[in-house]
Amino acid sequence: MKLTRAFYLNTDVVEVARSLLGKYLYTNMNACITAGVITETEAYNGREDKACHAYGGRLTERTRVMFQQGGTAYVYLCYGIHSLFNVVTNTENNPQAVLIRGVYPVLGLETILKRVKKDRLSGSLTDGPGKLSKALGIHYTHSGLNLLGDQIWIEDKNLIIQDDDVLITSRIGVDYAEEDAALPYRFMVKDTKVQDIKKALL
DNA sequence: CGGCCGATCCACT
DNA sequence: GTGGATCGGCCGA
Repeated sequence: MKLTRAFYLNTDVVEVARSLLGKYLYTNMNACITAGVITETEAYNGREDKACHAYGGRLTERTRVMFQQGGTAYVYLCYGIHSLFNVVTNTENNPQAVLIRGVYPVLGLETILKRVKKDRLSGSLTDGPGKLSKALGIHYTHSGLNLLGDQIWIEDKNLIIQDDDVLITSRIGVDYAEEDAALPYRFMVKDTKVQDIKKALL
């Protein structure tokens, strides 16, 4: 079932980042449906977090969507090339978001392969934030989309990820964030568990 | 308005 | 394991 507004309105973005592991991220672009199991996330804790684009309440044309209520897509361009997909959380005016850093592809493989210009499935098609956006057809022009709509959404398919199968580390590429760079806000499904998921899908 | 740089990825060596 | 690609956002002037 599709995640509800209540899920996204959670005021603890770190908790949301953890619970998004194992959820299914779907996109429907021009009647091509693709999906992947979320395997890696990072929490960005709003005004208080020096690594967050909305640190100190910074409100610009780009960060504006992070101030909307939870359940909105925040997608922005990184390094001039990559669209990075985030899930906005918390209530309006509390600019928190979860960056989706990795998924395991489960639906629409033909479409995914075409998008990434590969001819066969390898384990590394969707294991980075820029790559998964490309594979699922997410573009920075999709920023502001409602995740309760029918273009990008997330479903709970009762796939449980135990704490034993989760690796928690500091976030990637946020060295500039001083003391906040060390916060344990990155959540990864261990590779052994990803292999289990893969087997279960065969 | 100009310049710097980033929540990255890939082709090379 | 390393450097180049590539461009919008942001900040300072």
